[in-house]
Amino acid sequence: MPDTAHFLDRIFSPDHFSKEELALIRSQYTQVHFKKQDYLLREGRTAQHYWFVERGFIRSFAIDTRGNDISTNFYTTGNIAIDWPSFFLRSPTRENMQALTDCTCWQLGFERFQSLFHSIERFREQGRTTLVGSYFELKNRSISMIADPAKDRYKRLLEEKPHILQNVSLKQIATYLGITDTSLSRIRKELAQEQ
Amino acid sequence: MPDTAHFLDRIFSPDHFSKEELALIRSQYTQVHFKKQDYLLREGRTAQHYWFVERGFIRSFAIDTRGNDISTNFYTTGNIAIDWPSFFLRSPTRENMQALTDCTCWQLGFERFQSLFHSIERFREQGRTTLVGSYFELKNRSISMIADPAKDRYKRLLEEKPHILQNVSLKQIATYLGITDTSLSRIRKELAQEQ
DNA sequence: GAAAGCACTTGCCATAAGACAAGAAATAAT
DNA sequence: ATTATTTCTTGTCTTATGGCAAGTGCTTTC
Repeated sequence: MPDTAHFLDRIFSPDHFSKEELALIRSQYTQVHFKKQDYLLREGRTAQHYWFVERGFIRSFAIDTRGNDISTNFYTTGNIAIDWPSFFLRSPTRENMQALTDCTCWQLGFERFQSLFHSIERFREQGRTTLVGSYFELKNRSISMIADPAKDRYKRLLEEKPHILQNVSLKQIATYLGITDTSLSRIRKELAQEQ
Repeated sequence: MPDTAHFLDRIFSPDHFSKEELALIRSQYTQVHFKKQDYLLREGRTAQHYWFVERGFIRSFAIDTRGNDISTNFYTTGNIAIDWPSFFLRSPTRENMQALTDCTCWQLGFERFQSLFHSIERFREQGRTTLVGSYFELKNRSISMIADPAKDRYKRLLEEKPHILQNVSLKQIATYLGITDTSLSRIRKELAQEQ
C-alpha cells in the first residue's frame, strides 16, 4: 500500500464503487484542520457540514435546562462526526461539537451531499447504513442507561472505547454515562480495589 | 373530503408526489390487521416489514440482561412502527413489537421499499426525514433520561402522548421512563396532591 | 358469584447516586 | 520556579429510587 493511499478509501471502499464514482466522491470532500478547543458546531446554529475524522478526537455535548454540560458522543479516526437532525432537517441544533485535540477531517456540505446521495445508489445505501448504525448505537446506549448500573456502563465504555479515556476528562466521561464526576471517581476506586 | 380518501394520503401527501408516484407507492403497501396481543416482531427475528399505523396502539420493548421487560416506544395512528436497525441492516432484532389493541396498519416489505427508495427521489427524501426524526426523538429522550428527574419525564410524556396512558399499564410506562412501577405510582400520587 | 389473576398502591428498609465542600494532585501560565 | 487553574479524590450528609411484601380493588373466568 503506497503512501498515496487516500484516507477516504477507508470510508468508501474501492470494492463497492467504480473508479468514476470514487473520483466524484473524493472531489466533493475537502480536508480541513481543527485546533484543540475549536468548535465544529455551536448550539443554535444549523449544521452545514459533516466530517469524517482522519486524526484526532472530538466531543459533542448538549447544555441541559440547568446549564450543565452533558457529553453526547465522542468521535475519532474513522468515525463520522455529524449532527444528523440538524444536518438533514436543516434546523438549529441543540448540541455543540468541539475538538478535544488537533484534528484532521474530511468535510462535506449539504448541497454536495444531496447531489451524491441522489446520483450514486451505493452512496445513499452506505449513507443510510451509517445513519441506521448511529441509531442502533444510540438505542443500545439508551436501553443500557435504564437497565445497567453505572459501573457496568463504565466498564463497557472502557472496553469499547479505551482510547477515549486518554483524551477526555473524567467529568466529560461522567456526563456521558449519566452520572457525576464524583460518582465516577468512586466507581473507579471500587474497580481498582477489585483488581 | 370523501370517504374514499386513502389513509396513505396522510403519509404521502398529494402535494409532494405526482399522481403516478402516488399510485405506485399505494400499490406497494398492503393493509393488515393485528389482534390485541399479536406480535408484529419478535426478538431474534429479522424485521421483514414496517407499518404505518392507521388505527390502534402498539408497544415495542426489549428484554434486558436480568429478564426485565423494558418499553422502548409506543406507536399509534399516523406513526411508523419500525425497527430501523433490523429492517435496514437485515439483522436479528433485540426488540419485540406487540399490539396493545386491535390494529389496522399499512405494511411494506424490504424489497418493495428498496424499489421505491431507489426509484422515487421524493420517497427517499421523506424516508430519510422520517428516520432522522426518529433519531432526534431518541436523542432527546436519551438526554432527558440523564438531565431530568423522573417526575419531569413523566409530566412531559403526559403532555406529549396523553392518549397512550389510556392503553398502557403503569408498569409499561414506568419502564419506558426508566423507573419501577412502584416509583411511578409514588410520583403520580405526588402530582395528584400538588393539584 | 367464588376464585383467580392482574393492576395499582403503600409501608419499610436498603442502596445508588447527588450536593457540597475541602483537599490533593496534576497542568498550565507567568 | 512559583503561582494559578484545572482535575481528581474523598468525607459527610441528603435525596431519589429500588426491592420486597402486603394490601386493596378491578376484571376475568368458569
